[in-house]
Amino acid sequence: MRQIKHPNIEQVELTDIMYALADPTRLEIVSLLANAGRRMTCGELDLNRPKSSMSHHFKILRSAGLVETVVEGTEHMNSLRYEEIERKYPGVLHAVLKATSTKV
Amino acid sequence: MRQIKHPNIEQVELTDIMYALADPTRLEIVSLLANAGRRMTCGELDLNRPKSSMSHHFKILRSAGLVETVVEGTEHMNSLRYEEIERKYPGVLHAVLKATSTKV
DNA sequence: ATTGTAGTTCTAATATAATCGAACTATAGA
DNA sequence: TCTATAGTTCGATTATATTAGAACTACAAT
Repeated sequence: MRQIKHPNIEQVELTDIMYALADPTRLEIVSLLANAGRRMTCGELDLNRPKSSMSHHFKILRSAGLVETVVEGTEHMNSLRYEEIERKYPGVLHAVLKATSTKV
Repeated sequence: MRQIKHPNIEQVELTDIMYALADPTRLEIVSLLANAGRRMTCGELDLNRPKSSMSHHFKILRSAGLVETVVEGTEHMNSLRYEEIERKYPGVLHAVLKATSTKV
């Protein structure tokens, strides 16, 4: 069962997080994961885009250290690395998520 | 005395802020402005880059709503729109600035 | 073995961004 | 009026991102 490599939290740069969150699609993925409060498959998070596009965005979210993906059978379970990010960059993700849910 | 147009705070999008802060040069400018706690000219903020490059980054910071520039004589005085941004997106800029000053 | 499913990787097209020299604009001062 | 200064805009180059179809991989179930 091949697992996907993720950066460890020490390697996560703030600019990478900013970059990952600068895209509306990715911000929505992060927001959905946070609101769900549970692991979700890529399929569940369908945003009406081709699989390859979604996969691209997940790759960036993973490499930014925001999302962790665990392979289980044919499914890829995704979760936010919220606690880790909050420990390293306190308040950043929290404030961004609050700002996205308070969408005008 | 021509002044530069800025977006008003209602028009400022979170993704624009994220995008502007995703570039290390721009993040440094924002951080320097915050730490200075006063208005600074582009020249003062010299980061060893050509004027045209700096101007480009300032343009993006302005259009993201992060920086306000007031023309005074030949100088352009820049300041962070910290309070406005904090009011619209509480904690975001605060947390990002804290994270940049706590650079490991 | 074959089929289905979930998601990735490959590939190529298109779009957007960064960089910076050179020319330009606006103001100040001699 | 001439010169200096501060910063912008233009234009071209190069780099990086987005998008999405098609082929592929890994696993599960029949």
